[in-house]
Amino acid sequence: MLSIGEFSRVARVSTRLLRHYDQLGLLKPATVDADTGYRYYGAAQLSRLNRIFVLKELGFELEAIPPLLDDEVDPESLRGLLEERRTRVAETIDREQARLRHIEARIAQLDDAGSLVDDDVIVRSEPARTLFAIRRTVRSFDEAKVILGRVMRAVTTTVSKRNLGQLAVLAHAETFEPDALDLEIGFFVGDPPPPIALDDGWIAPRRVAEVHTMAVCVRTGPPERSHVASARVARFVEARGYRIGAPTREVFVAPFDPARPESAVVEMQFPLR
Amino acid sequence: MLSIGEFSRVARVSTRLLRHYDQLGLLKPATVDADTGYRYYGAAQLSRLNRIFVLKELGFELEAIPPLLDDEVDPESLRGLLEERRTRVAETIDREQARLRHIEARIAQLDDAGSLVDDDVIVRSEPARTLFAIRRTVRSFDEAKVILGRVMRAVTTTVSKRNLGQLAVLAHAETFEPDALDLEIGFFVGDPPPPIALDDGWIAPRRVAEVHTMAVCVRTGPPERSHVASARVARFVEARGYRIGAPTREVFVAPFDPARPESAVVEMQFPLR
DNA sequence: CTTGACCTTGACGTAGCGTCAAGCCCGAGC
DNA sequence: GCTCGGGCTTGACGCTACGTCAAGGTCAAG
Repeated sequence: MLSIGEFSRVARVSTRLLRHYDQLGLLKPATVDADTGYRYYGAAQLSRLNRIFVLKELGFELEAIPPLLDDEVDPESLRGLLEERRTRVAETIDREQARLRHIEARIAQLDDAGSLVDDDVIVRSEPARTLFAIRRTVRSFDEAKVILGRVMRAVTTTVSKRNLGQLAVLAHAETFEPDALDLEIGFFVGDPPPPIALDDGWIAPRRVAEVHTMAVCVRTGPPERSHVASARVARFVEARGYRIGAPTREVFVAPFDPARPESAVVEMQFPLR
Repeated sequence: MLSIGEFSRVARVSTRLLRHYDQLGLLKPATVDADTGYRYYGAAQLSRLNRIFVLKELGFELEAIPPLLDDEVDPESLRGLLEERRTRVAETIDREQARLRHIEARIAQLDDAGSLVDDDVIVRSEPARTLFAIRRTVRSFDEAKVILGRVMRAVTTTVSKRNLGQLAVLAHAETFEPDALDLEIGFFVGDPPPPIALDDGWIAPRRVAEVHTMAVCVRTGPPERSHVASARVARFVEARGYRIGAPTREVFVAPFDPARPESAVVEMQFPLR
């Protein structure tokens, strides 16, 4: 019999670990002195401890190990568990490799520019949603603002407040043509409302599909200043080997006040490929 | 101003996260109602939240982020931090890839043999230690046992108990020759004791170097049964593309009782290349 | 017998929030 | 103006696998 200290030395582990495994029922001492509570381990228990380490190395949680050790799992289930583990570990590797690429892109950027310039661009997924909007091709930002004002008035007086989401503008053109902007102007909504007629078209609901990888950043100020944010995203995207797709979105974070366009806060969203 | 719920919706995060970041000082609400404690966020704060996510994605801990956000870190320090992060992430990837190899080896083994046979073989490093032993070439296990008995008597009567480590036998031959075993028989010790003369040589201390990758498993029974454990390790090693080096070690886990060799518990150690 | 090393249980800390729980607050609709 | 359902507050525990004290009983070499 070995005391916990002796056993911990031959096993190259801490006594704390052995007490922890005792408590979890992973590795009970061969005998415990009833008077003093001293734990005594048999030399042969080292083998079980090694098996525990093998399973831990494979990525199993401690709680999952006792049934595996005590042969209460048939080979097929075990195979399933191992494949589950394989999948999880492969995912972890993918995530960490992406992280590594991000870090290296930032280091390169630091060497290039001396600071982290596009440091508020994140990538996330956007769920499918319902958009209640009108699609028009306009020749200027000012023209767009006029339509935007009309849409706001029409929608806010018609759609109940708790069904109403954010104001959004989708730009459908693959390339940027300042005098022919193919825009969709409206609001995200919960339930699809009935269409509303405007002078020159309909505000109608439609489903916009989920976007899996969407680069997102925040812009402050009127739409004329979009290109500043766009440039940040472009730099970000280029450094990581993506390409920007369409439609891009401008989603208004705070309710838009047409009287003070310079205080607008807009989330610019760029689908990536 | 947006309530915490509104802000959490546009930012696609939980309110719990926002309260957590408030508490940590990462992102304080623009205003807090003094009466009710309600938090209100400015739309422009979304940008700071995004920057937090960028830094988190790079692997920084939340606690490390405020100085980075508030531009209190010069570019060189930042570069150092990023390189530190790169190193850590690369290590993580290496570890996870090794884990993946282990898992796949186990799956293959399960398909081959139907169970995890060499499931108590682990790989670890062994530190440098002092060995107090005699080296002899013997023609049989029995001859080795005789020497082992003599060494045990000589050492246990000479070396103080707290300086005395485990009984160990090192086998130096690269290939296994049953009738010419080049063995080193003795004990690991703390401080090097003075040599002891035996009939046919000296028990002398020497430093054994660190072994970085050592395959280890536990055998129960007399040395004649070594080959069972050796076979387990050989299978393990082969499946992972290593090769066994020399010298291999047999380290006695419990004090060895020569009268009952079948109850011996021995840790078999195989250096890997 | 002493004394220092060893053992015990118990509790807190970790990283980043998720998830209740108990109780006050707000605003949309009547 | 009132109501009621949803929103907000603080506080606390949970998670993973132990590391690290702390206070106090035990063992064994000299």
